[in-house]
Amino acid sequence: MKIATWNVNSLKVRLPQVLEWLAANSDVTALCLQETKMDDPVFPLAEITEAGFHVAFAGQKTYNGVAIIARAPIEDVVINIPGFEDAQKRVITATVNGVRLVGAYIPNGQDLESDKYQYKLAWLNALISWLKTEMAAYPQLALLGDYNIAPEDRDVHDIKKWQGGVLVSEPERAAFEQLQALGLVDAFRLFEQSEKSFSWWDYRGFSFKKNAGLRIDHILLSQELAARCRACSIDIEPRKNERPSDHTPVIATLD
DNA sequence: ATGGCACCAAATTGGTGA
Repeated sequence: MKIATWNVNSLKVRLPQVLEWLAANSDVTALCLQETKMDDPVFPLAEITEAGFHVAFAGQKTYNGVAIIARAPIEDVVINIPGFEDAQKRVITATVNGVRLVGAYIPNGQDLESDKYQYKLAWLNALISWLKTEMAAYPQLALLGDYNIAPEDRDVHDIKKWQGGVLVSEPERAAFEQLQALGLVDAFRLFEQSEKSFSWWDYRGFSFKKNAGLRIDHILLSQELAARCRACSIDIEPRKNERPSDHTPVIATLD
């Protein structure tokens, strides 16, 4: 099976591209979406189910919002991080084909002096402690989503430009390392990849054309899933669309 | 140093993202 993640930056705008992508990638069993930016009552449930998919979602208007679209039944859905009070809809967890999928939209943080940065670090702490118990209950677990963290300098097109800022700061990278310390493995780095592989490019300044991007969308796999993982790739094709999302899908292939 | 682009809600601009 293949599992995937994609920050679509408004599902209202991107739904046709999502359905088109799923049709073109018919071997993707489950796709986690971030930044749907839609309240639940206006979520395009009918369009997605009529296209033959199962779907679970937790939305809000304007900001955030997450969903899972799957070709197999979606079971045991959990919204947000249990035990962590959060007005923002950033996590949806469910089991598909026996795999526990945690779809996450980790906060951006804005800048190091912002309250949003403190929220990001507290949020990551809550995620890490909850995942400890979730992984014990579900050994086959994947954490997929927009992490808003570039884990290493090679994940940044121009580290000098980003140095000292949000997405690359030491506390954020330390949180990423704590996720790895739980036993989670960066699926992308299990395999040889071309240099300057990124998952996000700024809309401004022809960033995509110049490949001035960041790798901030990730699939982390538990040990049991890492053992089943045969490939992991970033699909830059949708970034070439008219009105693209600024993020592109990341896909992991499991036995 | 700043804005640049896109999206959204509300409004003819500002907040947020990364």
